[in-house]
Amino acid sequence: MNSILSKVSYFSHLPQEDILAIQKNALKRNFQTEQIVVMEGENNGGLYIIESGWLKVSKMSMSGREQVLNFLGPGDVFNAIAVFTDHPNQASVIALEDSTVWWIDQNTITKLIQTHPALAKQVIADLASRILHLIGLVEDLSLRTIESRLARVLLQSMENSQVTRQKWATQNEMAARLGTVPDVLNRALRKFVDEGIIDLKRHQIRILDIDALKLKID
Amino acid sequence: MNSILSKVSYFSHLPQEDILAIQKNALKRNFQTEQIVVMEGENNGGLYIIESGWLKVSKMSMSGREQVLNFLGPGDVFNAIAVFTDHPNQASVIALEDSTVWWIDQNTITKLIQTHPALAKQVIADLASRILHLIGLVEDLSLRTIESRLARVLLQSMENSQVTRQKWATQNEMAARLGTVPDVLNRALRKFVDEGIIDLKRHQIRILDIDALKLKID
DNA sequence: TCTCAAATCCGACTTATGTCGGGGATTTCT
DNA sequence: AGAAATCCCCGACATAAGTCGGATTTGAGA
Repeated sequence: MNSILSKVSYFSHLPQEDILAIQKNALKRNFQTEQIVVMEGENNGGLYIIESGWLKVSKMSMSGREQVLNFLGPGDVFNAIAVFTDHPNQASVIALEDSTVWWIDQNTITKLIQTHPALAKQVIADLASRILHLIGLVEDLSLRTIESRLARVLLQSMENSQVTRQKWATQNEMAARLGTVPDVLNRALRKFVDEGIIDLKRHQIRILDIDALKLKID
Repeated sequence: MNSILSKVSYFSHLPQEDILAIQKNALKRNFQTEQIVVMEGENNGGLYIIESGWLKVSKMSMSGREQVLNFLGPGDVFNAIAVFTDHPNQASVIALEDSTVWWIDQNTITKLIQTHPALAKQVIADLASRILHLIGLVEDLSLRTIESRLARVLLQSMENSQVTRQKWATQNEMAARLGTVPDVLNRALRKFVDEGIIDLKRHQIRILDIDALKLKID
């Protein structure tokens, strides 16, 4: 069997024998929609690799507000922080739809890194890009209005003037990603519609006026 | 000369000969207060190590608002993102006081990492802890009130009920760190004073009621 | 020691964002 | 097909945070 493991960028540079070795220690698990894969505050070492499905990384406030740090899809790797530091998980990972995930023992990973510089390089690149993403999030939350954040997300996820939404990408989830509440996001979407910037359908958003949208970013 | 390089955690596990090799390629530079060391959007590869002084990593909005991502002191390393990704700098680094900084060529660094697993491990740990910090920042900005953020910072930077402020740690800088404006921070500080939680002096804050402060976190 | 610029403080006001109650529309499940 | 659960929409209101003008204090430099 030619595993998913050989396809994800994390392991793409490893020799075949190592991949097979990993595979022995790897565990395959299935998660249903809404199921919690990793719980904030707990300390489950080991690295997770997504074979199929979508998950979210998020934090909850005492008052029940949610902030999504990241959406994860096939090929993505998570729980790296717990593996490479002593700290417990700083966020929860929750399945947005039925997903299958591989789990690799912490020891296996750390040993491999010691002996395979290419893998180490890969890990470093992955962490760096995660930092990039988080800095963008901080910038959004601190320095931009909701409208501006929304405009950014729309422009980023657009493919020739269309933003097709995944089944799970409800306004609830989108709001949590932008750092606000559903009502406010809805208001912003509606405003864009009124201004003739977008056309809003249930599972699709068409961008009618890209330039106007770009201006919203500031 | 026994360089600063051998003392910073980044290089502490390298053999003496490598450290000497680095040192040959390293450049020492001085920066004055307010001087820009790294400019957001530019692309200057290479790793910086602080020998003395304090710097801030921050982003500016179009409207002139500032968000500090991090304060850096002696022994700290920065510009790692520019080194390990193709992206230009995502934030500026500015000297808060006269500082001296070492600069190491990008090639030198990347080669060393390939050949020294211990260094790679160090880099990974450093990036991971940076992620930890950024997640905390996101949590603050998205899910906490200003009072709550202030309480957190006070409790963190406290040493037996005293928070001694660096010369550069004005309310302006603190506000930029908390993701707000000076006026609002001042209001929050004043409120804590009125409530008898802290005692506010020019260069020192004494915490009078730790428990009350902890309650402010939520 | 005196002066000046920076830092802090303060009250009044504005605004973005959050909250709430509830009504309709769409999807999912039976 | 019908019922139930989401999801979406909307206006009225509440509030945290930001803005502004300006007074006061402090520390650094002449």
